[in-house]
Amino acid sequence: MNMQAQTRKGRKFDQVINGARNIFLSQGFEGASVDVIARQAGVSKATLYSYFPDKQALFMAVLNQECDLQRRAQMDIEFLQRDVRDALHHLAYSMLEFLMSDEGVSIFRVCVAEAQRFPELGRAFYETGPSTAMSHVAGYLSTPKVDNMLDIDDPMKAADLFMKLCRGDLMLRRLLCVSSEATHQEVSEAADEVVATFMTRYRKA
Amino acid sequence: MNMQAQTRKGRKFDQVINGARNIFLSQGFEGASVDVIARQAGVSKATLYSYFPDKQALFMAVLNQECDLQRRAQMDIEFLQRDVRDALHHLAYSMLEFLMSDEGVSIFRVCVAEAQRFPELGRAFYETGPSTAMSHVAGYLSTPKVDNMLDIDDPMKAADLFMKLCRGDLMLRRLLCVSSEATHQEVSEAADEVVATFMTRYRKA
DNA sequence: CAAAAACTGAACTGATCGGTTTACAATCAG
DNA sequence: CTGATTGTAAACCGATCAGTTCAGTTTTTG
Repeated sequence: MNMQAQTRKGRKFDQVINGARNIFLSQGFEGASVDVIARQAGVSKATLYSYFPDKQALFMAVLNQECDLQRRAQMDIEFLQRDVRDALHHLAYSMLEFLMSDEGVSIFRVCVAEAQRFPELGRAFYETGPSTAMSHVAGYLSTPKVDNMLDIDDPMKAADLFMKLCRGDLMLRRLLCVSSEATHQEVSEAADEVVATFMTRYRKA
Repeated sequence: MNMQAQTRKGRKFDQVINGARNIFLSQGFEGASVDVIARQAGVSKATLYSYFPDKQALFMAVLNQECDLQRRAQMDIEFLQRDVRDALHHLAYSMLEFLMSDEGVSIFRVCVAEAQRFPELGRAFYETGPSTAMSHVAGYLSTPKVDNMLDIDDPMKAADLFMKLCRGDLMLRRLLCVSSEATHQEVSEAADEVVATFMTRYRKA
């Protein structure tokens, strides 16, 4: 019957979502006005309201999409065939790169800020983001290849440690706007530190 | 000349600050209306505006006070005379207790949310909170008593690790409203984990 | 007690908010 | 071409916003 599945209703749908994304992620929910969103989207307010019943629905749509996007941005398995140290470094690096990016910081900021007002949002973000990432890491840490190299009794706990090591002072300063985007070198050095600490903790006795 | 130093200008000053604190910390800046703040403070709007020129000034006053309060809530030195393991546990426990408390979570949430709109705020929070805490920890880690027990080359880096270990999955879930306040036992167990991991990482060779 | 200072409640301003309506133009499908 | 769909711009709605004003009450002060 319907072969499209692309254009939900009209041609301007993506414009609306993208405009809303820009404004919501930089201004938060209360700080973003629908008029500004419509202008940013290059769309009339009436069109916007033909897609979404109200501001809340638009907000949730934007952030659901963003959460899904985050889920898709998980690690590529190919890299995990490498040497364990290399694989862990790659893992830490890509994780740090996302956490420190403008987009990563913005999503996190908004989700934390609005978690009280939108309880489903906090949960959705946690599950599509940190939680699944942790599961993936735990999965890798259960691999025989890793088991030959390290002495990991509880993979989930180990994965939690790995994630903790990634969320350091660097990220805190970024969240609080104390420093701006980090250089490749800083990120790489931070990833080095993560791997060093992690492998020291779980080295074979 | 003036012997009070208590009443800055009028008797209702503290009421205003406390009311504003409640509303701002739970609703954020944009989400809080001045009328609601005045009602919560049990004060007329005119009185409120006799203390502060505008909403922004009130917001900054509240959060500056909160940052100072945070600074004062640092560790008591007495405990650090104990056994190293005990001292570290106490450190981790009190840090976790604050990070996981309703107040700690609220302050952090608001500061992260509004760091873009109020750049000074993010910096002030970072410096009175995480930064000074990290310095204190680093100071303790430079102690001869610790040096006898552990092999710490870079105290700041070690302190950063210690803090990272405290900000784990538990805190993330709290920030995102995935779980509510943690029990004493959970916090204590988390502190155990922090100390174990830290001491493993920096044990004498 | 009396004058000054602090506070109140409520009305008010002008702007902006989220959301709707209307009258009309562009686009698209058959 | 035709008629339906999709979009537009702007006016409009009632509510709420931050902030002011004012006439009158309470509290402090001396």
